[in-house]
Amino acid sequence: MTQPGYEAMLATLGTRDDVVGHGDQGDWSLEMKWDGVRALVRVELQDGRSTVSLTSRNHKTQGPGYPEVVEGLSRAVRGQAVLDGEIVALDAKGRPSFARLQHRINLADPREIRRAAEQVPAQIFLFDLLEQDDEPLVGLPYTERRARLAALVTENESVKVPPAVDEDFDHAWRTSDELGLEGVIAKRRDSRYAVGRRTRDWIKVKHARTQEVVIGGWRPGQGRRARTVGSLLLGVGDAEGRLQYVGRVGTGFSHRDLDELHGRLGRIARETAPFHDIPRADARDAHWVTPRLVGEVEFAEWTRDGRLRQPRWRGWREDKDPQRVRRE
DNA sequence: TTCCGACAGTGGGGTCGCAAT
DNA sequence: ATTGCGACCCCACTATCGGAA
Repeated sequence: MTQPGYEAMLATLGTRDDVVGHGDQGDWSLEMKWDGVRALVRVELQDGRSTVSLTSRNHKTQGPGYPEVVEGLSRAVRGQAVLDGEIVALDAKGRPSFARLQHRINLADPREIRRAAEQVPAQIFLFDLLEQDDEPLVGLPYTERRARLAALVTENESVKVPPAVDEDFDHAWRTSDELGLEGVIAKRRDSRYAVGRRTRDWIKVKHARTQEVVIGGWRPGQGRRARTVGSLLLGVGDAEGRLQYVGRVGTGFSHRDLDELHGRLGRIARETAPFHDIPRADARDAHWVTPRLVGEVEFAEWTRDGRLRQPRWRGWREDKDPQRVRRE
C-alpha cells in the first residue's frame, strides 16, 4: 500500500476573540466541528478502477475498518485525489457521536466489522482537497481548494461535503450549540494547507461545560509526579445526597498546585471510600479523603457511564458547600 | 523583545484483544 | 472467568526551547 505522503493539518484551540478580535471576520471561513476520527483519503486509479486508502493521524491504515466508507468514496471521487476529512457515526438525532464511533475503532475481525458497519454505519465528512490528478493543491488558498473539492465530489450516503456556514461567528456558534455539536472551526480563507503542522490559520473553538465537584480521593502519580498527586477522584451528590463517582481529573494544575493539593489532601485522609458506587478498578491504589473540598472542572460532555469526558482542573470553589454539589 | 509552534511528559474516558491470574 | 495491561482512538494541560515575527 502506497504511503499517503501527507499528514493532516491541525487546528489550534482558541476562543471567540482569536477569530473575531483580529481584523475582518470575513477573513475566516466557518464550519461546524465534527466529533469523529480524522482521516486522510487517497484515491488512485488502477486499471480503470478506483482504489481507496484511509489513514489515521498516526499513519495507521483505517480502510479495512470502514468498508462502507471506502466503497462510498470509490463512487464519490473520480480520478486521482488526496482528501482530508473526518469519519463520523451519527446518533439518533443525526449528530456525529464519538461514543458511537468508538464501537468501530480497533475492530479487526472482518465479520465483526461487517456486522458493526450495518448496525452503526459510518460516514466521512470531507472538508479539504490536497491533490487532484497528481497536481498538488496545498499551496492554493483554502477557498479555492474548497471549491475544487465541491466540484470533484459527488455525495452519496457514506460521503458528505458539509458546506462552510455563511454566517458570522456568533451565529455559527449558536447554531453549533443548538445542534449539540462540539464547536466551530474557523479557517483563514487565504491560507494554504500546512501539511502536518498545527497553525493558527485553523482555530477550533469548543463548547465547554463546567461542573462543581467534590474531591473524594486521589491517586498517586507516575514519573515526575510519583511523589505527589496523579489525579483526583471526583464526585457529585445524587438524589439521596450520597456521593456519586463521576471520574478523575489529572490535568490543569501547575506543579505548585500539585504540591499544595498534596498537603491539603494529606490533612483530611480517611480509611474508607466516600463514594457509594466506586468501581473496583478505579478504587485501586486510591487514597480516600473526607469529602469536604469542592473544586471546579471544565469538560467536554458526560459519557454514557456518567463520567466526565476530557476533564481539566479549573480551581477551588471554597464558597461552595460540598453537601449541595449536584450534577448541573 | 515577544510570540508561536514543536516536543516531551504528565493526566483523562472508552473500546478491544491478549496475557496473566 | 476475571483482571490487568497495552494499543488504539479522542483529548487537555504544563513547561521548555528555538526560531520566526
